[in-house]
Amino acid sequence: MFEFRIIAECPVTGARAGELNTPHGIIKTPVFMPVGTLATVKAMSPLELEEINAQIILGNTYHLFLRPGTEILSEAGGLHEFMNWHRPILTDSGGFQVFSLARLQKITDEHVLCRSHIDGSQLIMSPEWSMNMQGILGSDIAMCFDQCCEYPASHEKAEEAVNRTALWAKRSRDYFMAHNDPERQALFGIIQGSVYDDLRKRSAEEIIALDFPGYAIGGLSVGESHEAMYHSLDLLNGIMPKNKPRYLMGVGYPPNIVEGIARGVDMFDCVMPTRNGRNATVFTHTGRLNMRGASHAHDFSPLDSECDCYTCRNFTRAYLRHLAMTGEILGSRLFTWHNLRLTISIAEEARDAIIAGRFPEYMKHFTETFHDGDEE
RNA sequence: GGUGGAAUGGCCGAGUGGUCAAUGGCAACAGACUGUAAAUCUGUCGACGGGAGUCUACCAUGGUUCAAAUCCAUGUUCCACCA
Repeated sequence: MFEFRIIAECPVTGARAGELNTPHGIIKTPVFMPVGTLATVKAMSPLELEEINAQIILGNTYHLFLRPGTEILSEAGGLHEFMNWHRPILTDSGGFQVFSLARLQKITDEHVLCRSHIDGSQLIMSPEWSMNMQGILGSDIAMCFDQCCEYPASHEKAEEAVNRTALWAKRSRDYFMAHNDPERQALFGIIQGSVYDDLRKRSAEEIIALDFPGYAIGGLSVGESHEAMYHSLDLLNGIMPKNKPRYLMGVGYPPNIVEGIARGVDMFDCVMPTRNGRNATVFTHTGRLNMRGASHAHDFSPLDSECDCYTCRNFTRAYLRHLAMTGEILGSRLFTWHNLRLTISIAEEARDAIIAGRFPEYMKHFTETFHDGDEE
């Protein structure tokens, strides 16, 4: 279980196409993974997710711990059964909430003392807590409990996060090996280090030394420039083991995905397609569009003529803008549907190009046609 | 026909002598969103000007006052109740 096979590699960039085995099926990489924090990819049913070829989705340990909680999830027989999604699931450890809910907590090496963002009640997050919860969730891929550091952060702060992440990675692994089932669940390590080369390198070495079946790059896409992100990816591309899957956490802006793939990344996840979709911003092959814009009022063309999604096959921009302006639920659904399909299809296109030996051409074409900022 | 009440910026609606180009909300326009405290948040929103500022504005006309969206008179329209 969990063997990762590289099928093709781009000789120019180092981009890879692979297959990752999991108990719920094979994942073809590069892959984009929709985020389903609370046991639902917001606005999408499992049927629809299958329709857009979502191979694997995310769930979140912290949020699911609060609601519905361990009791109901274990009664349900795990997250797959609970939400009726039978393809692979990756669960985030709650480490990101150490970053995003930082105001509500006190962090020590021992644990994170946290106040629930829902009712203010106290809870303790730790590597052991996270592994236990992820065991109950029964995800195919579990993540180490890490500390994601804010940006910008001083070298000192970033180093603290690197040290703690290494300490917690070891504790995550030890607890996981003793209590979880490595045949049914893989535990991935997470590399931190902010934008500091020495810290990235050290973090990578420390995490890789613990020998995980896959490695994630955390602490990026938190506000740093694209150049800084790409620089860190270049550095890590030379350090991370080639025979293990690599997961760039939190990245979903289309150009970032393509650039990430070119730097040897296999897996991506991001709330951007779903959140921006609900907020009426869509991505196309040529850029980004705010669908509330008056310029679409009389436009009876599809969102993206190259897209094969349900939204693009059936609805005009004029109608979609109308849904956005009236705040109709269908608008949120159709925009999410499109954004997810588009993001997933970019990973698919890149994979096809790698296998066909024309990834550099694909990337060149993508970069030339996708305009940063708004479309055209 | 009588009595009482009301008329404010695209809409709703505060304001009842100067600090009012006028609170709020909606609509509109624009922007943000990267391991989800987000179907959320931010900005603009009378005209002209880069700005200081100038002009036109709170139903209409006239008046009181240094000063009126605010007070008075008349008119117009609308609402409620009574006949």
